[in-house]
Amino acid sequence: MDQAKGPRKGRTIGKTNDVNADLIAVVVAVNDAGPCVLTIEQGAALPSGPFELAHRSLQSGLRAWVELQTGQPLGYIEQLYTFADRDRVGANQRVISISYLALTREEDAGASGRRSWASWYDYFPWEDHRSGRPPIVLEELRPRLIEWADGADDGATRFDRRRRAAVAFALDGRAWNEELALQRYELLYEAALVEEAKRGGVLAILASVPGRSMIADHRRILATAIARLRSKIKYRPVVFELMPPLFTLLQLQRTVEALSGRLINKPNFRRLIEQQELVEKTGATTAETGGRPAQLYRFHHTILDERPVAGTKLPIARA
Amino acid sequence: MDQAKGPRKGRTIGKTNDVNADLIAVVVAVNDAGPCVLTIEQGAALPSGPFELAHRSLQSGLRAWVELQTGQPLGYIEQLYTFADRDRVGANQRVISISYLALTREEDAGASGRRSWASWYDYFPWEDHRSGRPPIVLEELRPRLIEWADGADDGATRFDRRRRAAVAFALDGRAWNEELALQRYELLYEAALVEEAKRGGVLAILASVPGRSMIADHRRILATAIARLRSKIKYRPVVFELMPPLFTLLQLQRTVEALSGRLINKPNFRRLIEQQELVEKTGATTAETGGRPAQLYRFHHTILDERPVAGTKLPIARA
DNA sequence: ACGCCTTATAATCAGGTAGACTATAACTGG
DNA sequence: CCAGTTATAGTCTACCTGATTATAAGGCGT
Repeated sequence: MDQAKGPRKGRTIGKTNDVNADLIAVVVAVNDAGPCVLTIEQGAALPSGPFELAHRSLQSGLRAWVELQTGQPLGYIEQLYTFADRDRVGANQRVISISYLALTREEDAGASGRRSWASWYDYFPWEDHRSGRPPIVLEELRPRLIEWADGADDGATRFDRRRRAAVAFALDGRAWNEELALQRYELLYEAALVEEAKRGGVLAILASVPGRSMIADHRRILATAIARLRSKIKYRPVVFELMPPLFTLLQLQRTVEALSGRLINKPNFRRLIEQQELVEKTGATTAETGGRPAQLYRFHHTILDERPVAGTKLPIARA
Repeated sequence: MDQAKGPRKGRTIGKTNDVNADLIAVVVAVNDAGPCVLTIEQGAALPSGPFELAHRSLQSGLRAWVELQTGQPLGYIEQLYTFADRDRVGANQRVISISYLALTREEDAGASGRRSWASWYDYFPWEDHRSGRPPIVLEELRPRLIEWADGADDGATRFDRRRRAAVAFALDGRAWNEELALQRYELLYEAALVEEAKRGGVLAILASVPGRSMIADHRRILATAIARLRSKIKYRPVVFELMPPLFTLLQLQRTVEALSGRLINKPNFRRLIEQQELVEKTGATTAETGGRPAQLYRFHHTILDERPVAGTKLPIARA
């Protein structure tokens, strides 16, 4: 039966190398409360489901599962990563997970039962530096990471662990790098400081650190999505996928700040956005901002086609 | 049998959603002749094979297939893209392709029969702008792209096609963007100007354009790899994976130029490399360069760990 | 030996950009 | 009408980037 379809060059004669392919979605939106991810199971899982014969493509399969499980239609989609799950190997079958990042607006939502929006920072409380470095880093993470580093057998490993922890979490006077979200999660996993590490057979000697966990490796996938998005907003104008049709420059800035987890210098942000000609004034203003009424802008769509390189460089405050 | 393994949440009751997963490798090296890709079948295919139960991970499966088919051991690997092949759908089975980019040095090669190194630019002759814009762009591509654009039914589509062609191939005074390698191939495919388009059921009215083709969608995967690599060398120091242990700054520059397909200003390149502290002098020199003997450098490995952000920005000459 | 060619290496200069900061305008709410 | 809040414009400086020129050190042919 395996040999029935097309030129497989005979490489799999006599074997079945069937796998099951799972599609997993990280659906991101930003509201006043900050950056959110679409979840099911009361925030414990990302929308997902197997790739089926009925699906025209991977992306359409993903859209189908997300819409079925959450009622959320998806717009912008990009692939994140594909990995084979070592822990879910059957007798003659393995599972491959193909993860995607989707950007949407929360108001697109049609009401649906099982879904809920959860803040990124419920899962990664150490990632939000908008009000300066969160206390959890120095109070909780640093001592436990040092404990983990010093638990290594040889001096070289101890040194290396300390260095990696310092780079990832901006210790010892280093600068915070918001794009290292995935490295940070993986470091905490390696140090058995997140709940998921215990499930993986690691006997966690150290207690878990604050931050909500998810089933399987869903939190790891979310960390991948955050890192990718934080990197991408700097060279591609993807932020606008998260904005309503009309918005003020401060709303745009707040969205970028929510994603990157750090504050941006206001005049510089405005200058950059305006000189890049990514937006255009509509002439309308809104008085709902509290102070002087703000101009309402809209995304300049044509620019997307003309300058495929152009990005939205973010002037992020240094210290 | 499908239900036997672990919590599948009953989503696939009564169905088999098995797929076959293929691993495909774009193995890149650079020699004096330029950037090369490792091929089998006399340059008609990339190394590939199905993901099997015996493989510990996707990456190790890929390494196994490449080494078996070409004798080439792989060092640096990164995932490119995963896609479901619409054209290879069986009764109860589909094929998923997971493509990877690998960087290596050609001298790593152990001799092996079926393999051969082929220049990128045999497959994409329009991509090499090191000696200025290649004649093929204006002589072959432009007239056929215009013909294709004007063949559209409505004026809006005609305008859009012309704009896309101009952006991708730097027509009408636009600047060449080497990172658009994939868009260019896809545009030529859409215009039925590459041989592969005919196989896809498209009745090619227009004749094919110069440039060697490959089986299935292997040339498309190669284009993806080129675009990814051309983008990545600008923000991550991956070039060094392609360099011998000791090299001169000009050799490094020539390698970057080979990949990006365009020339770099020499003093600026040196300044950038040196101030980034990505390399260190060995003290040794080589006289094999023809003129004054050049310093031999080596890659400064420790920098990789310390500055995960740092890249190798390329000062690429504008006009 | 000499000059010429080739490449290596250092130094300089101008324009642009990014970051930080200051100043002024326009509205709301007490 | 004043205080608070936000919007918007402008400035100043350090650094980066692209471009160019100058000098050094080898090989090679005559």
